[in-house]
Amino acid sequence: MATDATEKIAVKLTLGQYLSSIRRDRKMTLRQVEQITDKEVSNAYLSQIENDKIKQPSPNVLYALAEIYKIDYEKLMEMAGHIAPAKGRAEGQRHGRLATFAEHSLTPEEEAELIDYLNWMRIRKTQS
Amino acid sequence: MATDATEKIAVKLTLGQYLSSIRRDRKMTLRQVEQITDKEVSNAYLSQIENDKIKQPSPNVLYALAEIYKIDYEKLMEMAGHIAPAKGRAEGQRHGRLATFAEHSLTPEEEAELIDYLNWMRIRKTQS
DNA sequence: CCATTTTGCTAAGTACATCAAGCATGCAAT
DNA sequence: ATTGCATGCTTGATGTACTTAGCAAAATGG
Repeated sequence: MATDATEKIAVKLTLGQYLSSIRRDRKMTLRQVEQITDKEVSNAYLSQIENDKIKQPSPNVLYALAEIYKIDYEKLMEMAGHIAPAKGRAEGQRHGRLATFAEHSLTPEEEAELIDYLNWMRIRKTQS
Repeated sequence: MATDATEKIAVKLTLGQYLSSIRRDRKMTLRQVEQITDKEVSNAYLSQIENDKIKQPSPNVLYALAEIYKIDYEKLMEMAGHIAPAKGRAEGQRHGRLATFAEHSLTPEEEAELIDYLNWMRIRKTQS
């Protein structure tokens, strides 16, 4: 088990709840955060975020918060709904054949033609 | 040397210029992108992005574009000013366009179909 | 040549993140 | 009590991401 870092709470918190609990844990005030981030996150704004009045705080803001709280930026991005799958793509691994193909034995013309064909394939799909 | 993928152009492009050049390189139209992304990026909006009318497209949009163009999401995030420091990136290797294509997101069906097409292309050639 | 479609683009509107200012409560110290 | 300040919060204004509808020029084709 153990979903992720900072678990212990099983039910999923909203971004605001999470940020709020963390700030209290760090024993900081809204205005302290404002100061430390050099106004990048105003106290008023942070309040709204913590009360879930804001749905998607910008990456910049999230980054600032992640830095001063020392928590994972990517996780915040995910919680905020900014997908940001980051590099996690390393797992799937499914395709190899064409990749190695393309890497080694394709003439430029062949590559161009294949790319065109790929585009056409995808358009065709969304049109049916 | 060689700053990154798709180099050859040394002067730094704006996000819009970069996205525009890449789209033309992939030989897609604004509306094709709109279709492929299933309206997640409308043609009108993409036009504004490419002409730098929009300063900071959202991560979601950037992600969608990175996926269909097969370019680095983190790089777009950086260009858009969404810091996204991406820290210890163990990345590096760069090869042909199709290779990066294939590496990233091809469904198994797409891959199979592409390989078929490749074979057909080559057969056709040796028969002329 | 004219008609249709395609392409890139723009104009106007909506939604929402963000800021500046201020309000209300609590808590100290005088 | 009352002054002072720190805290969390709300409100009103503003900028800007994003949408929908549409246009003019180019391409396509009959």
